[in-house]
Amino acid sequence: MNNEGINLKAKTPLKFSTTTLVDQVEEKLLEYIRDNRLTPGDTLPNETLLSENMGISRNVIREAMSRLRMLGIIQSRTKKGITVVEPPLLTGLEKVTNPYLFSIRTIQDIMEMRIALEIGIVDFIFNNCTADDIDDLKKIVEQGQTYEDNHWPVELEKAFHQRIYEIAGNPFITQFQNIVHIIFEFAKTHYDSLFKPINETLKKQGKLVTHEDLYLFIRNGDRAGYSQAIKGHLSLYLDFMKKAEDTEDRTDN
Amino acid sequence: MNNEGINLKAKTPLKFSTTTLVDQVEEKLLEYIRDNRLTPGDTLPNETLLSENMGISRNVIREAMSRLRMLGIIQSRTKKGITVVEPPLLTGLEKVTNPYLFSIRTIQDIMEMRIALEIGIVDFIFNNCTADDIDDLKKIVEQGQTYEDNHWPVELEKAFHQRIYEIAGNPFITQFQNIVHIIFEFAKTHYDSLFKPINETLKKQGKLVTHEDLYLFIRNGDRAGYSQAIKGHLSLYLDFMKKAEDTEDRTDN
DNA sequence: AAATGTTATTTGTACTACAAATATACGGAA
DNA sequence: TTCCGTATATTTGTAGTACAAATAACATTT
Repeated sequence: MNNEGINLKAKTPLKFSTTTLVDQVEEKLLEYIRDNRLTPGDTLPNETLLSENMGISRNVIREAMSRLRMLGIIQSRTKKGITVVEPPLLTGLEKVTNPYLFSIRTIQDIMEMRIALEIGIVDFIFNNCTADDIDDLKKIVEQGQTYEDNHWPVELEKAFHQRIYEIAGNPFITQFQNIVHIIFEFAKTHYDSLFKPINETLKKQGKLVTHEDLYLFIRNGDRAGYSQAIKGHLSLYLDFMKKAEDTEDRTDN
Repeated sequence: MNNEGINLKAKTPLKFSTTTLVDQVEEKLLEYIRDNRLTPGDTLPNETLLSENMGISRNVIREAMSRLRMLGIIQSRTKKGITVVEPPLLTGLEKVTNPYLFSIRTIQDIMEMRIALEIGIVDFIFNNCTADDIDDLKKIVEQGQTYEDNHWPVELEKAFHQRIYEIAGNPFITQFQNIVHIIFEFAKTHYDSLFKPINETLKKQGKLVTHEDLYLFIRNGDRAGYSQAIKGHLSLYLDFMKKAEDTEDRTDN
């Protein structure tokens, strides 16, 4: 794989440019990797060479490299140089996921996406589910029987759903849900006053779907029943999202 | 918001550390933002101050900052310093999404996740769908009628599904699907020999679900029908994924 | 008071220097 | 010869200095 073709900063003084030199180098590097169809194991020119070729300070090259390194696209090793590797998909998502940085609208959209995934994996769950899976779910449900209705401690609730993602068997979905889980915790603790009445209403209407209900549907192989139930189980959040739109307070301290 | 509390590199010489100093500073900064519950608009200490406080070269601080800047967590402005902003969710995903970097297994998992989302938004679609949406879909389907069966040009196929995501109304799902679309294109062009026979088989069995079929289910408000159909429509990919497991050639050049 | 000019601060880029790691080459011993 | 240890050279990681450009805050003038 040749190391030429990266040529930036010819004569243009790029003042008043909205993007910095680092941004441009980063883009060039990504472009280089894509256009040359580099695959894991291939190497990039070393920093000093790039610096000379592009006529750009090594500092700037390093900043751009540092970004790709953070995303897991490249790895650097002394004397060996820089090699391309297979990056994890969701590193960036993990780093930016911080409820305090998000608007309520964003939080709603994230919750909605999680719900879509939870509904979308129903078939995977029933196709892959084993007796061991059911056993594990049963144990979790039994642990939760001391708590009434939907008021499980967050850790137990997380364990239950996480176990279900495992059954579905898609690592990215599992990881995604784990990452955004903190958003749900945040919403519940910060908008408790909105959740409580919704929960009460659902309970009165007999629409409250407990984790045990979900478990039973899985155990009984009732795909349609589970599908309906999971929607009901998560409708709590859907209702919350509608209500949250009215109360746009950010609960700063 | 106070600017203290970031204290790194006390006396520990951190040699033989697997993580670099930049990694640690990045982590410290994210930690600082989280722990102090900074919200968009809040400011971070400027680079020189951080450099002095932490006893770390400004270069290193800048590299870490550069990473957060890339993710959209912070913005820097001359003289004003560094301010926290609401980051986009999927910047990282977008940057790492490059089919040539992914193993077949990863590609499979991504495709599966896309399919899960496509199935999971069925309810959203039917809840939100308007007459205009149906009109637009109709136009796309009409454009596609010159092509037989599933052999739409990628752009048209993309437009159709993208329009459906728009109906569902979740910006992150739309964005996610757009980002990973390139993976599907890649799979189709690189594993055409696998797709063709699957398509033929489906056609013979009369199980081939065309985009027009999908459109009609939406137009007729047939939620269950659409749900079934979209699964059939995407089963092409599910079958592909099973087959791809056997042929682990990476088609390098 | 408004407009204009000045100053000081902060980021962006460039450059140098050196420590640490390590792949490679080299050399000696079995 | 082959194997093992050592030396060398290369490359990344970190530190530090310098300066240009932008701009917020302040000062001055009209």
